[in-house]
Amino acid sequence: MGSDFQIQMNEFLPLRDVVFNTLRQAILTGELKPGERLMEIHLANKLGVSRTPIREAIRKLELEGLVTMIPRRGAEVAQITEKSMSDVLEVRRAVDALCVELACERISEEELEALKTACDNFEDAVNSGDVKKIAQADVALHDIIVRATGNQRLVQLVNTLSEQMYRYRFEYIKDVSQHRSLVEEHRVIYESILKKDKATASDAAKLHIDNQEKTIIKQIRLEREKR
Amino acid sequence: MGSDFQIQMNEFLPLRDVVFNTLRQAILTGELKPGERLMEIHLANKLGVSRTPIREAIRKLELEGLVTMIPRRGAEVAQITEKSMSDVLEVRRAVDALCVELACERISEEELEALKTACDNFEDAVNSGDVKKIAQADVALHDIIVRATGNQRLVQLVNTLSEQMYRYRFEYIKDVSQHRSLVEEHRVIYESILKKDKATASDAAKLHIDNQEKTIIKQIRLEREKR
DNA sequence: AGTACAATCTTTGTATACAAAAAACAAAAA
DNA sequence: TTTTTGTTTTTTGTATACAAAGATTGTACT
Repeated sequence: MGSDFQIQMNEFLPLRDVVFNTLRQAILTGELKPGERLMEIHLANKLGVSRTPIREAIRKLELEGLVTMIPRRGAEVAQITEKSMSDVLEVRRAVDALCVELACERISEEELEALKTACDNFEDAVNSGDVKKIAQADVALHDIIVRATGNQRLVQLVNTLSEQMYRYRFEYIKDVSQHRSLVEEHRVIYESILKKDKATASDAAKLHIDNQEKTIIKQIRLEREKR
Repeated sequence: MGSDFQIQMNEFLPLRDVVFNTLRQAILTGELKPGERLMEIHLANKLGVSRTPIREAIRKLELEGLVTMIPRRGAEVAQITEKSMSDVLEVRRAVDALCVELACERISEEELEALKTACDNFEDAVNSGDVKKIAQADVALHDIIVRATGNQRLVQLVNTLSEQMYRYRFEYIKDVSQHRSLVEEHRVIYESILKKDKATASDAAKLHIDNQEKTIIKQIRLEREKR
């Protein structure tokens, strides 16, 4: 056993991008833990490539905030603190509100249809109780909204911010007591986008983030206690 | 003559970071023009380093959206289109609104004092008519607000977004007819932060961006006509 | 036993080497 | 003249080499 993230060679990408994706995935899933050092030769051997693509991947992870550089010491996986997470969530609250507002203006008929389906799928997933399935349905739903804004920069920004929360995505889903309100919140968002009611949509989106924040911060405090 | 961005060796940073800063500056000031190819050996010779730090710098510029990678062809300076710019401005409108709202909640007495001074300085700069001085005073003022949010992630985001607008920062200042309203807008923002009046502050910030947007989009259309 | 110091081993930062893909160019055929 | 094809050149993608900074370990000395 032991942590065994492997490179998937099926891609036809430069190695640096393959490495970048592999390392990012490993960090997001927690396979590489915060504070863990990213040693180039070690990673190069593990992934069967030279140091060059490893380094270039690390440069990108650095800019993305997923790793921290320590001068003359190299890279390590960035620490997640309560402060850094609430900073992220604070930004996301505003950005998600913007997303639904723009969606009100610009969503197409097809996208509205897809959003309705995504809402139903989410409800089904919740009823099934399968955490993984719920998380997936949740992502799909939000993805439709973000893309409906037609703003590429916004799509990218939401992705980057989501990334930081990725490790905690199951926590707020595991809490079964919240399930009904999650379904309800999604419903409200869908309905208000349908009615082009920006104010309600925006409030619902913010509430949605607030609820996630509570769970995530609780989780971080729990993790800290353990140490 | 010819474009001569030189590396500044005074720094005590890894070469990749020096190169990164140098290239970014060159792109932002327009010394490297959109569409221009970034050839590694060429840049390496010009800056007197090897290809390695150049490549690592390019990886970061790539993630920042300042350069575009073309497979097996290398990097080129990202094109600025009307769409990409209005995408940026759309996000900035929301983000700047968030900044002033958070500033209302969290600004310290010292920062409020500094903000007042920055407002006065801006007015002085406008009266002097010196475009460079005005731009500087403008940046200083907004910097105080953003930092007053105490949100590191937000500071970084605003910087990245500002970067995209950097090339046009003079345009909306050159338009003398707007000067009085710029001073007035800053005044309103200051007053409303002082009174913790989020709604007014937020509206003023949005208006501020709207005005910039008009000028910038006009400028982009002008540039396109020329071609 | 504990501390200081030297030798060694790691690991990064930077440069260079080499192969393969793409572009540019030239020559030959239609 | 135009098109096609083969060759050369350029440029990227990846690997490796080497030096310098840091960490570690072991040993001598107090």
